[in-house]
Amino acid sequence: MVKIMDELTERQKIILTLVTHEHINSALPVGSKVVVEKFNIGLSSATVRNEMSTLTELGYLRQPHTSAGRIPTDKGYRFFVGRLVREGEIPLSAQRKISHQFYQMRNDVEQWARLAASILAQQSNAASLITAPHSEHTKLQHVEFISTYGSQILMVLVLVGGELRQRIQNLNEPYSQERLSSVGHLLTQQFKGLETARIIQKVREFSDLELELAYIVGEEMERADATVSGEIYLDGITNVLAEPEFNDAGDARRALRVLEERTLLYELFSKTIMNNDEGTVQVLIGGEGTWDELKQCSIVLSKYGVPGIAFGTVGVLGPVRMAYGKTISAVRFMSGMLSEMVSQSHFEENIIAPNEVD
Amino acid sequence: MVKIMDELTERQKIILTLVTHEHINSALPVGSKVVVEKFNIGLSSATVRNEMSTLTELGYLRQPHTSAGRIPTDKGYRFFVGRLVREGEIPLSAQRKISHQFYQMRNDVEQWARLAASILAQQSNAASLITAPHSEHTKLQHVEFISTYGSQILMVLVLVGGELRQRIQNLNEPYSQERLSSVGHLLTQQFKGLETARIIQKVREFSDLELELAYIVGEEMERADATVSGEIYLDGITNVLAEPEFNDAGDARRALRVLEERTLLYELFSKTIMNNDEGTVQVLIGGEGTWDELKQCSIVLSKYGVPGIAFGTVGVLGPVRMAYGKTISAVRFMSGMLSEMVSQSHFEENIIAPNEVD
DNA sequence: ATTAGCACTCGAACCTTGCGAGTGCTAAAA
DNA sequence: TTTTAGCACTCGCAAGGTTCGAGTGCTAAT
Repeated sequence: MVKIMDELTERQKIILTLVTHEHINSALPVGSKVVVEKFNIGLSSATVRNEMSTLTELGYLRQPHTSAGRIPTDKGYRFFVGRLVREGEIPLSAQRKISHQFYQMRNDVEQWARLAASILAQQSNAASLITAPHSEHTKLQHVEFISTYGSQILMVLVLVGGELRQRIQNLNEPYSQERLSSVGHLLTQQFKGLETARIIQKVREFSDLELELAYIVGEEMERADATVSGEIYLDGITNVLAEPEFNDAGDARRALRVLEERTLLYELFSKTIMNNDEGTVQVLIGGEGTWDELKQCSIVLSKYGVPGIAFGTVGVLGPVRMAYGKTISAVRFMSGMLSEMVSQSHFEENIIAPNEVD
Repeated sequence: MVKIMDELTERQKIILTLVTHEHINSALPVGSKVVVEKFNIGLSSATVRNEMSTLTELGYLRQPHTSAGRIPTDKGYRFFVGRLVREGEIPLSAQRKISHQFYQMRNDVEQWARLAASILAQQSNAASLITAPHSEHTKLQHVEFISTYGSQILMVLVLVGGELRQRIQNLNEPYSQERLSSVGHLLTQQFKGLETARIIQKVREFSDLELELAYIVGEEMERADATVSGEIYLDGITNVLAEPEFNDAGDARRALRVLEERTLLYELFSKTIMNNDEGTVQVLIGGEGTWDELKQCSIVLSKYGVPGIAFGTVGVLGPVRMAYGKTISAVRFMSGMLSEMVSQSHFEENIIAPNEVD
């Protein structure tokens, strides 16, 4: 158990870290010489060479070709990330500034998501992905029916957590807005705070228009439950194109396809994130064997939200050679920020700007 | 006036068209020889050569380098597009199929937009951009206030056209849901069908809670008016990367940045489209001198919607060397399809699948 | 155990060269 | 007058060759 840590000597760990660090900065293979020269380690290049050779045998480094330096393998990156403690935190002043921005748009979930995506893309210099908060077990908060034209109505469902779902429906005959409103009032009373299953049970208690509308409420609740997560907001897609590993158009395409293919993203979110606690930052390196499409990419992911209310995902996608320290910090910060926003928007009684409480 | 058409002889027009057509397919410079061989024109290569030389002088063609064939300039493309009548229409069977898909998700604007974007990206093999329908002069249809937690409320605005706007607001003290509902009912009665300006005028007629809520209704209406267009839906971004002209990562980046930069897109929409009638298809070649970021790109745009209800935009972005015929047809079709959906969703009394009426 | 020294490897960069597509010009043919 | 055949010329591109140097692995000395 403990011995696993000692597969590598302390010196090897240091060298591996240095090589990885240097490669992340330079995007080039790292030779023994640069390691010795850039970081004044008390060793000769020959010694470093031997150690690097060992690290290569152990699968932490590899050589793109014989006469080149070494670059980390996914395993090497994994080790590097594992040792990374805290690094590249966003300066406190910037944190405050960002926080302030969020509080200014506190009444619009969509805007949070956009802002978060934008800031994250900028901080990490990679592509960011944010999902809007979404409840797992949806409870109804309020339902409203609005007559639009003829026998057509608009149903608006407000879920606990503030999520909104709308739906246009055509009825068999037109009803007055008064009638629709009263049914809305009744169903809200009956269904308020209930989960989908309970609502569907209760649908049969009604008849006539009430039944018809109660039925589509249940139907829409089911859809809400089936929705894996909220809308996905992306930003900084062009950042990844700037990375040298995506100079080849084919590689770039493969990487960006991931961002367009929502099904893959949803799978990713549900498999890696949703079991974890909010606030934990996960790093997925090179697709981790499971996702072929992500061979050249790493993803830094975190879940945010408040238990019992709603959860969302915040993440960054970039090349495997990524500034993990900075990115992880940024994702962690953003996850916290968004959790705070979710919490605030549901529990706070008054608008208090953060600098007023501090 | 008429003479302008005769800047070119008929033969030159044909040759220009052939060269353009060939270049669009092959992505390579086109020489006099291929023109003669591929299309059995009754001329020798020397004659074609002379004509191509003239076309070059007139600015319709250009040579990437001395010993290469010719490629169309933006002016050449423009001529080509102008002469294009109807070409590459989507087969009727496919049209029906697509139409059917739309009618199946008739009750969700967001889904239309996604579907339209997806189909358009596939049809044009380029990037598609769709904005959800949005009214120009917003009228209020319904307003609802929902108590969420403590003194916090959720306001839901339904605009004529079905657009929904939500907003979380904290009041000075908590109110019962009954009280909120009755204010909602009152304000709906008072404001229904009115535009922003009239609503703001009437705000002062109220006092207490009614005043407070009426005020934020007005505020939110103003925001709705200020919103240039609905959400932008993108698809097929990776299609663009597959084009040889974007093999260079820098060029690709420049092109895709346009899609990320919403402000530019909005500008584009408002400047080129919003003055035009719905259904008209506009083609913007190589940024048309105005947009430097689009030097390598062409955009095919159309406005869709129903006067008095709502309008949106549908477009395709691809390389200047684009299959204009097919793309224009696809955009025209999609524009019509979406107009139909907007119309249907607001006027139709019953759900009728299109194949039932046909 | 570490290190200096050295031979070796191999990719990147640069040059040369030949090829061929495509042109423009001219003079002859229609 | 228009078209065309013929031909010299240009120039990008691909292929092959050479150099250069970074980086390695091994060995022998410390």
